[in-house]
Amino acid sequence: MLSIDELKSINFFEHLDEKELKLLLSISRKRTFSQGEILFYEKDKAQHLTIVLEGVVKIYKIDPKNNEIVLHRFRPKSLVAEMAVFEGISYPASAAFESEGSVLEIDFEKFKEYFLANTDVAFALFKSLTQKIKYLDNVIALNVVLDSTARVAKYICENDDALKMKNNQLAQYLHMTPETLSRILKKFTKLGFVEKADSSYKIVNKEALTILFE
Amino acid sequence: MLSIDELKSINFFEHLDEKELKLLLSISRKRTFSQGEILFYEKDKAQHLTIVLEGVVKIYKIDPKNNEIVLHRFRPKSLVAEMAVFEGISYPASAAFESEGSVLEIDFEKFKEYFLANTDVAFALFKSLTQKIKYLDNVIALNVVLDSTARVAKYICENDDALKMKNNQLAQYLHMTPETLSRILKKFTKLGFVEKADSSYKIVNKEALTILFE
DNA sequence: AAAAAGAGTTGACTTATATCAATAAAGATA
DNA sequence: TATCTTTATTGATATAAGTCAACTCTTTTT
Repeated sequence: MLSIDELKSINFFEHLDEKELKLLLSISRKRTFSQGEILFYEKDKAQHLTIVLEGVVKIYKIDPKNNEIVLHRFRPKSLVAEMAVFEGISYPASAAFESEGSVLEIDFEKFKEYFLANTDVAFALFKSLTQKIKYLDNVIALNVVLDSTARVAKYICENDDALKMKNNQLAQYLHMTPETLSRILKKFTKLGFVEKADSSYKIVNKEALTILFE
Repeated sequence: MLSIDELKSINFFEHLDEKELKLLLSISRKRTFSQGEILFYEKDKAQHLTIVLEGVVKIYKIDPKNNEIVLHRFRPKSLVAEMAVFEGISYPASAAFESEGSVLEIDFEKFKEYFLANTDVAFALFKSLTQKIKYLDNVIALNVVLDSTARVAKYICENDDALKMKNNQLAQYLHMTPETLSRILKKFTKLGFVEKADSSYKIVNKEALTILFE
């Protein structure tokens, strides 16, 4: 089911030798999920180091109005919620598969004992942690610091695929209603910052948009 | 100016021996700041590993309306913005001293070379990084997910000193105006969740408050 | 091509929070 | 204690974004 080659393809473990990979294999297991299935719930106790192998995992919270707020989307092969495992606390948000997929679950206590002293592994974990901080900083910059207009401007400038998404979905990514997004894009069109070409928008004045969020 | 004992008192380095501490000393320097002085600006290139030795450092962003949004307050002896240094990027926010204080600046390239392979140091850094993630998660939970009322409820339940602060300052911590905070506390008083005793509030029904944010 | 379904847009209205201005209370200073 | 200064509260109003409902445009299905 889970092969050594599969482990090796995970960048955290690329420098491990055969013996180490075998040891790792013995403390790991693979779990598959279908679309929509829950990987873990907020408040569950974090037990395993979890790495997405296939599919997309979303991390989300539910606000008091029952809106789902997606904080992060993880693609293969990233570590999910390692903070909770390291800190020995419960998950601060829930996680669900947005597509079919699978994860690798590693027994954390044993991992710590056998692998954390390995410089390469430690380095890869540093990288993963710092990137997560970078990502969270960005979430804060986007959602706490900016208003809706600036949020749209920033997101469409920094994410090429943003305007290719369904309006609906983009609105959800940006934590606003489709109506609000539609109105903002209309405003940008009037200002000549974007243009509507065959049913999807294109940026025509990136400089102007940039001014809105900087 | 900067002594070995001072280095040793920093938990990241408590396991280092004399020789290592001397080496560390040679790649470090101490800088002192007066109240209000800037440690770094958003967009500055991150060059040194920075540890607060004395005083309080606030990390903040400026929103489009020129409000200062404080994301974090660091007390001795914590690492500041290590993410930017590790990632080799510019600081995602600005930092200023809220009191008099000092920091230790460590040449990161040399630190990486000499110390990062040290298991104890690496472990302490893990700890620092995961705690930062925990903190940022909390900022998001507080500011993105919750509305003002829930935010006040959560903050006063989880921070004993919250109601001892000046209303003004608490409002700033919670990213809302003093007026809004005042109105929310008045509402809580009416509901019997808090009580005003000689010019400061006290929680009388923590369970009720908890329900508001969970 | 017509019909149906889904997605996007628009207008009217509501709500949460900010803003501004006036007052009240608390704390500091003389 | 009286006066000054700062901080907190209150009311009125403004603003940004959400909600709801109608409508229009796409896309898909038949």
